Amino acid sequence: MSSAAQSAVETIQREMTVFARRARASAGRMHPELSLVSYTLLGHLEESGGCRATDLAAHYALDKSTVSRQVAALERAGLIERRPDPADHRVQVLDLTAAGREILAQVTRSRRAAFRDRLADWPEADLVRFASYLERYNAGPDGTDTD
Amino acid sequence: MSSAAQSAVETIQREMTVFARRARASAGRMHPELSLVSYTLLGHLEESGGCRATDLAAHYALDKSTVSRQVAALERAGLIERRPDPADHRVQVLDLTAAGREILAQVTRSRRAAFRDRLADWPEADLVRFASYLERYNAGPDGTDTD
DNA sequence: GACCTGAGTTGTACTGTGCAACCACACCGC
DNA sequence: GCGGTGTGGTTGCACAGTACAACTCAGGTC
Repeated sequence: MSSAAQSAVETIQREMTVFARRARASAGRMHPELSLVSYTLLGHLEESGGCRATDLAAHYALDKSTVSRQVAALERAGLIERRPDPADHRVQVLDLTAAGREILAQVTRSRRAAFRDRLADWPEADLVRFASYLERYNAGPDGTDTD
Repeated sequence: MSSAAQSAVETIQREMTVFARRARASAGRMHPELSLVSYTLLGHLEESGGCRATDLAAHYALDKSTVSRQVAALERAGLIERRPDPADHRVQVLDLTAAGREILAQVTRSRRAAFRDRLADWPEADLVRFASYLERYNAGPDGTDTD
C-alpha cells in the first residue's frame, strides 16, 4: 500500500471517530426526545419493514441484552410493537406503531434539514460519491466489523 | 437540492451512524487496554503536540467535566502528564509521556492493520477522495457541529 | 480593590453497554 | 415420541461515559 493510501487510511480512521463523537452530542441537543440509539433502531425498523431484536443486535454490533432493553423502552413508550412470529414461537417480530412512525418522521425531518445545511455547498457528484464510499465501507469486503 | 442529492444525504447520515456504533464495539475487542475515548484523546495530544483539556472538550463536543475525568484517569495510568502553563496559571498543558506514546503507537499499529485489511481492495484514488470528504465534512462550512 | 470571565474539579445522577445466568421454545438424531 | 443441543430473548449485575450544576482558583478590567 502506497504512503498516500496509508495516510488516507489514517485520516479516514481519525475523521470517522471525530464524527462519531460529535454525532452523539448533537443528537442530544437536536432531538432530546429520541436518543441516537432509539432513532437508529426505529430507522432500521422502518427501513427493513420490521425485524427481530437479534437482527438489530447483529447489524449494530450490540449485545442482545442491550437491544432487549432498548426495545422494551421503545415499546413502553408506544413507539414499537412486538408481534410473536406464528412460524417460530421464540421469535418476536418488531414493528413501528403509528406513533413511532410519526416521531421518527419528525426527527428525520429535523436531522435531514441539519445535514442538508451542512452539506449545502457540496456538489451533487461529491455527495453521491461520499455516500457510496460509506456504504461500501460498511458493507465491508466480507461483512467483517473491523471498525 | 435534487432528489439524488437528498437521498445521498440520507445515506451519509445512516451509514455514518452504523459506522459509529460498530466502531465502539470493535475498539473494545481490538484494544481493551485503551478505550476508544482514551485512544482518541491520546491521538489528539500526539497530533497537536500537547493542548489544554478545554481544547479537547471543544474538538470532540464533550463536557469539560468529562474530559477532566478522562484526563485524570490517563494521568493516573501514567500515559499523559500535566504541565502548568507558566504564562497562565489557570491552564494545564497536557502532553504524552513516553509510556503514553508507546501504547498509543502500539494501538495505532493494530488499528491501522485492521483498517488496511478492510480497505485493501480500494483503489488509492478512492481512499484519498474518501478521506478528503470526511475531512471536509468534519471541518464543516463554518465549524458547526451539525452531526 | 471589586467584579466578571475562563479553566478545571467534584458531586450527583442517569444512560448505554456487556457479560453471565437464565428461560422457553425449536430443531435434530435416534 | 424424546432427550440433547441450539437459538431468541430477558434479567441481574457491574461499570464506563456522560451531562449538568455548583464550586475554586487565577486573570483581566475598570
